[in-house]
Amino acid sequence: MSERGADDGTERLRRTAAEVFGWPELRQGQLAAMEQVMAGRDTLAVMPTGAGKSAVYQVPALLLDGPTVVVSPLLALQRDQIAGLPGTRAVRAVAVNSGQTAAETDAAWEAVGAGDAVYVYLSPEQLAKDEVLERLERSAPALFVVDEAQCVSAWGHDFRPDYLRLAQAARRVGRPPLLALTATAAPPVRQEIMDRLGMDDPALVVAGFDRPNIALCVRRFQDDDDKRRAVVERAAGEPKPGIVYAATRKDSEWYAGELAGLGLTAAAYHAGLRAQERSRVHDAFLDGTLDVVVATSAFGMGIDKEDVRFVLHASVPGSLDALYQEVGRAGRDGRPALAVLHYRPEDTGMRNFFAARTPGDATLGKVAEHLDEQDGPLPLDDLRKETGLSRNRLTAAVNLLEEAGAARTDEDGSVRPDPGVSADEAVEQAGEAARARRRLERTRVEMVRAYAETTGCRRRFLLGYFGEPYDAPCGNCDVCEEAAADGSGGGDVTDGGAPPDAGGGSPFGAGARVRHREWGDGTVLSEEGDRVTVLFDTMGYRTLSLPAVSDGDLLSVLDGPREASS
DNA sequence: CGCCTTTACCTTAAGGTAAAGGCGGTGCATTAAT
Repeated sequence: MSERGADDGTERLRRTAAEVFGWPELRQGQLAAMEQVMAGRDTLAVMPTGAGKSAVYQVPALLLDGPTVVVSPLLALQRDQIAGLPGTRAVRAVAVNSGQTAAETDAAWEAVGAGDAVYVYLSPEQLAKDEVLERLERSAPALFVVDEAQCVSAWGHDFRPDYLRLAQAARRVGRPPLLALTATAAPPVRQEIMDRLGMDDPALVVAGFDRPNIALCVRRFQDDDDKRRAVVERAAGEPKPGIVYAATRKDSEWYAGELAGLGLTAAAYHAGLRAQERSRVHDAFLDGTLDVVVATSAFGMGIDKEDVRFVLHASVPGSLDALYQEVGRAGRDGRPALAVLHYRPEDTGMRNFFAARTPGDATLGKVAEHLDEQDGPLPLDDLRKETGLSRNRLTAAVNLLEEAGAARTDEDGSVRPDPGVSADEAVEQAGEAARARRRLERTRVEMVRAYAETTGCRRRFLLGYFGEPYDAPCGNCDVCEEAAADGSGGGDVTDGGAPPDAGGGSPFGAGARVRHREWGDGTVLSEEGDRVTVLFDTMGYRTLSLPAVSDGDLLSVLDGPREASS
């Protein structure tokens, strides 16, 4: 494209944003991502919420020839997105899901068929249905958007396995250019999103991760009662409103009860509540009539509230991606906010338990044998009837078999076994893929532990994890503040502990590609003191002692930071 | 893996202790019975 043409494109995007949406200006990251989309390139945009992520598809969709398919994980999110669009006929948006009447769905398909719909909102489960794919294919979509794309990695492996079949869905509707959007994703998660969606030479647009106004803090506990008391006191003492994240439904009720007992307006929020109660709590929090919501991880996606003053974690989340996603709900107005992780080593046990939930060999065996007997392509629905497995479990098993190369999905959606692989071999290979997944999940939990136990600057550690080298002490985390307090007291700089700004001087800087004699190749995430944390391609995260690896010549540097988008 | 509840067992018979078992988070879609 000539420079002239690029400028014209930019101008059209700007004009559409201003005239249709009323946005006087577009931010740098927004515009960069939109230009990639307009050029027809697959794109992953990692942008904090509030940076106008949705605009990245909303504006180009109006300039493209054909409807834009938007995959969105929650029906409530689909409703919010549609309600947030300008209500003019030229910007018609429809949804297809189980939460609306048959008449509404008919009207939606009619609009799509007539070429009147600019946006079509769907869940990944809808895109698993032949009928839906056929209708979309006939409408010749111009763009395929995956919103909240971290769900591919976070949910695709067990909870909502249709997330791992979106590459297939995109192909079956004519494989328009792909756009994936997420607020929080570390480099390996970005890579997984691009791989699993089947992106081709994707452009990567990453906006800054740092949220300097959020103070980061970790408190460590031996005793469960001490921890509970500390969480309650903190939630009661800090400026409101705030969110407390608890690990279980029961805990969320317990904390909400304690806070209410202290005279605060507090409510629990989790998936076990009736829909009516959930939306009451949701609305009350947005209205500002609730001081504190105590929630499980069910609360948050789509919560756009500027003045949240604190996010407390009453227990460890399953990954730093999840932690930072939840922390990021604080202080969106830019004013001071607080994030405290209440850490007990025992709490990681439950996270490791959750990490183990992939299909077992028995399930894999059942599916592999039915495929083997059939000796030909088999529609997923038939396979489900024959094996008697639930839809999700079957889909997860098929995903694993495909990942292991023992099966593949045809253009019409039926599953075909690899004739060169026996059922036993298929189970063995898919089982190994599942075990590798579990190992990776466990190392993700270990990274939360490493964050909690780091002796260096918390922000430096977190941003390093997200691929953003950060040099100075941040001055806004508990470690930096403690170091500053020690300094003003006249203490010497000690070599024993790792100072927050340690590092440099060694070849193992963040982003370096390294090779370990036993664990293979990996990427350095962070370095502090004499410890270096590496994400190994096949082994997950590991923290190593530098003297030990140097003595044994265990770790060597391959080259500098690798291309994130390759 | 760790926590909570239930059960079994002991014995200056009502209550403590230990062993055993179950449970823990995210949502879509669909269906059967009112």
